[in-house]
Parts: sequence; structure tokens; C-alpha cells
Amino acid sequence: MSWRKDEQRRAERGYHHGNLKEALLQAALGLIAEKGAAGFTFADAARMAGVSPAAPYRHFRDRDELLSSIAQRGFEQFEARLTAAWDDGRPDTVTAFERVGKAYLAFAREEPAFYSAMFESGLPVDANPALMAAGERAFGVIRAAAERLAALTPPGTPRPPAMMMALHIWSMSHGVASLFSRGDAARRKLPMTPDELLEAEVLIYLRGLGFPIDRRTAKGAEPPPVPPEASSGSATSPGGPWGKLK
Amino acid sequence: MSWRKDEQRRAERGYHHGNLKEALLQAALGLIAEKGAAGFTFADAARMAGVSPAAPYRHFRDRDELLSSIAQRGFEQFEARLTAAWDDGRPDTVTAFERVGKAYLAFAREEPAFYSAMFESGLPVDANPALMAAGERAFGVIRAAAERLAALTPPGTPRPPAMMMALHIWSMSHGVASLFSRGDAARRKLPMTPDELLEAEVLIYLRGLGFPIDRRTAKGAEPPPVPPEASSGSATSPGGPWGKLK
DNA sequence: TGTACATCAGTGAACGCGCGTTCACTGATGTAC
DNA sequence: TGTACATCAGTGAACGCGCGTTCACTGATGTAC
Repeated sequence: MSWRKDEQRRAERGYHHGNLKEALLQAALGLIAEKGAAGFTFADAARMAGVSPAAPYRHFRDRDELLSSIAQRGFEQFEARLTAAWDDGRPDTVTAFERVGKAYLAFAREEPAFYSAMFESGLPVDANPALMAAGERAFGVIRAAAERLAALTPPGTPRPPAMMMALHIWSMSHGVASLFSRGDAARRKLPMTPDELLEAEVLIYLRGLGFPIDRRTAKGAEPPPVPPEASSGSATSPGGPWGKLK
Repeated sequence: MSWRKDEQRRAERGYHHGNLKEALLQAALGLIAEKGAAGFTFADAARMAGVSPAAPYRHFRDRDELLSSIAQRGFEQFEARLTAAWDDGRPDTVTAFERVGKAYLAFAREEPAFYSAMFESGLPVDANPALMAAGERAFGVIRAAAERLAALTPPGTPRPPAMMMALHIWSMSHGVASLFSRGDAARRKLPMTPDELLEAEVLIYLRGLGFPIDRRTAKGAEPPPVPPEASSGSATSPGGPWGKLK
């Protein structure tokens, strides 16, 4: 009996919740994951947090403010995950770059609620400075990685603008994520994993910029590859950029 | 006074509307464009069509069926526009291919309501066979174009799988469209036009596949270029893939 | 050409529901002295 | 250490609203004869 559990929790916590703001954010996350950013209501969040429908107004002006908070927190976690994936370019820049792309997809897949609040809730990004700043910090990770990669262009090839590279990588990742790596029912079927699709896409793109990516192993030469064994391992699927595709 | 106009229209049309199904679809499109796929209601659509709230039930089982109809019609129009842009590969394959990408962006920008119903309404695509088929026909245009392009790989370069190319192009276009070429308030700012961004992205990608795309003019050699002057014109911005980026 | 009748497409009133929001309130907590 | 008091965080009842949906109905249209 669900109400019994609610009663019990209520008895335990007493009159004050103690951490209602956080509880509301969590509740909203769950609801968004379940029914989409559209189908979540303020009242529902209160109910899930085991609190009267008037209580949320102590912490959020309205539904939109709660939604923005979630989007902002989403961008922060997104940034953290991209930063961790980038790992300052270790063990080598191309491998780390690939890992960032995969982290993008993983985030979309594992955090559909955040992803939906960040990119599909219809929130006017530029009307909310804090939100926009958080979004730009996340993009900054991709941008910094692109910067490092651009600096590696082989001698003789023109150096591509890092900003352009970053925007290209962002749009590739976002496209694959939105179409094929969603966490909800709108995900489209694919004859391979989204990770493989994106990896091949990025590698072909990098080769187009002049990076010496081998067509078979999909690895570029880069001094110094430290440690040597790490750069021939998990980042690439066997068969190179389209090994799995036939 | 709006009610006066309604009264008048009502008087004109008489008891029967005559084309209510169509009118409801149009009304819903307007509402979705205005408030997003989430914020459109069955009752509102009826009101906009100047009809009682019970009338729509003669034509649609429920709100979801109306939404699916819109998504399906959207895919059909999308397919038509992509087909027109492709123009069977005239005047040359690369130029026509670029045009398809631009048509993708233009559709997202000019038909935000369709775009949102098709890609962001949360409709479970694979639960609706007709809808899925319409979506696949649209993708088929990109796929056919990729097929033609793949057949053009220069001798000596391995031929890429057309399916993979098509999925890559789709995700690039979709990423740029969703982030930067939306028709609503969630559109992100960009230091160039979305068209330019996507064009550069696709050209670099094609070069990565071995197509002889010149870095400056961004044109590939292709026999036979008919008519010759058409292949050096509008498809490419001056300065090549990243001429505008510096 | 006219008439009877079936079918179709819309009406309008009603319903139950859940939402957002407000209000005066009250129990719990923190702090000044 | 105890007490008085201010502030804070949640209550619960109430409201108006618009939505989705149903129902018996009725005006318009099409068709058989």
C-alpha cells in the first residue's frame, strides 16, 4: 500500500521535509524520464515528494523555474562527464576525442530526463543567462578538445579553425544522439550501435581535415603515444571506421 | 471582435463545415508552431476551426491520432522537398547532395510544427507502421543520393557503404537543424549560418571518404560536369569549406 | 421531378478530473538575551 | 541553561479553469424509387 509508505515517511521526517528542493528536483527528473518534459506537472512532483501541492512554491516560483533548474543541473553534469571522458587528452588526443563523443551518446541514453530538459523542452536558452552559461561551459569542453586536436594537424595541411571543428563534432554527436541514442520510445532503429556510427563519422571527418587516420585501424600517428599499448585498444572497433558495416 | 467573424463564418458555411478534417490539421499545425507539440490541445484545435469541442471526434479517435496524422503528413512533405532538392543529381552529384542538406535545414526552419511533430513529439515511431513507412521513404531520398555518390568514389579508394554514408549525412543534418536551424525559441546562436556550417561539415566528410574535394573551392571533379558553368556557382560559399570561419 | 428515408457531420450541455495558485494557518527551528 | 520570540517550511482547504469525453439531439446531404 503506497499511502502507508507515505504515511510512514511522513511520520519519520516530521513536519519539515528537510530537503524538499532536492526531492522535488529528483521527482521531476523521474517524471520527465517517464512521460517526457511536456507531461510533467508541478502538482505531480509535489505528490511524488510526499508533500502538499502548495509546498513547492516555497522553493520554485513556478513550473518553468523548476524545469530550468533541471536543465542547468543537466548541463553541469554533462560538462562533468565530458570533462572526465576527455581526461585532458590521455592517452592520445584522437582516442580521447572519440571518448568524448561516446560520452555524449551515453549521456543522452542514460539521462533522458536531463537531455530532454536541456535540448527538447523548448526552454528559451538565451532568455536565461545562467542556463546559457552552463550550456556554454559544457560546449567549452568540446571546444577545448578541438583546439588541441587542431594543433596536431600534420605539417603541410592547413590548420582548421577549432571553433568550426567543435561545432561540427557537436552537431554530429547531437544528431546521432537525438535520432538513435535516446532513452525513450522515440529512438530509431539502427543496423549498428550508435557508438559505432558516430565513431566512423568522426574518424572520416578527421581524415577529411588531413589527419592521417588509417582506413583499416582508424588510428592516427601521434607523438608521443603514451602508453603505447593503450592506443591500440578499446577506442576502435575491429575493422576500422566501417568495419561493421560491410 | 473575433466572435463576430466566427458567427459570420458559421453563417456562411452553414451547419456542415465541409472540410473539417483538413481545417483541424491546419489549426493544430498553427498551435504546434506557436506553443510546441506539447502545448496543443484537442479542444483548442476545435476552437480554432470554429467548431464545437465534440466535433473533432468525428475525424480523429483522439489527440494522438491527430498528432500522428500531422507527423505523417510532415514526412510526406519532407520527402517531397528532399526529392525536389536532389533533382536526380543535377547538375552534378556533389552539388545536388549539398542541396539536399540545405533542404533539410530549410524544412526545419520553415516548418517548425511539422519538424516538432516528426522528431520531438515523443510519438513512438515504430508503434505506428504507416508513420514509420513515411519516415523511411523520406530517409530513402538521402539513401538514394548516397548510393549515387558512393558509386563515384575515385578509382583506388575503397567504396564506402551507402547506408553508412546516408546515416552519417542524416545525423549531421539533423544535428545542425535541431541545434541551430530551429524555427522556435530554442534555436542556438551561431557565428555563421547553419547552411554554411553544414556545407563545410559535409564537404570535409566527403573528402575524408576520398572524394577529391578542393580545399579552396570545395568542388570535386566529376565526369561529366553538365552544364560546366553550373558546377562552379551557388552551391559553395566563397572561400571553400571554412572560408567564412577564419 | 418529387418524396421518403437513411446516413452523415456537427451541436450544446453536461460530467468528472486534475491542474495551478492563493490563503490563513501552524508546527518546527534557530537565536537573542 | 532556559525562555521568548521571529522566522521558516509545510498544511489543507478552497477557487476558477480548461481539458477530454459522452450523450441524445438535429440540421444537411445523398439516394432509392
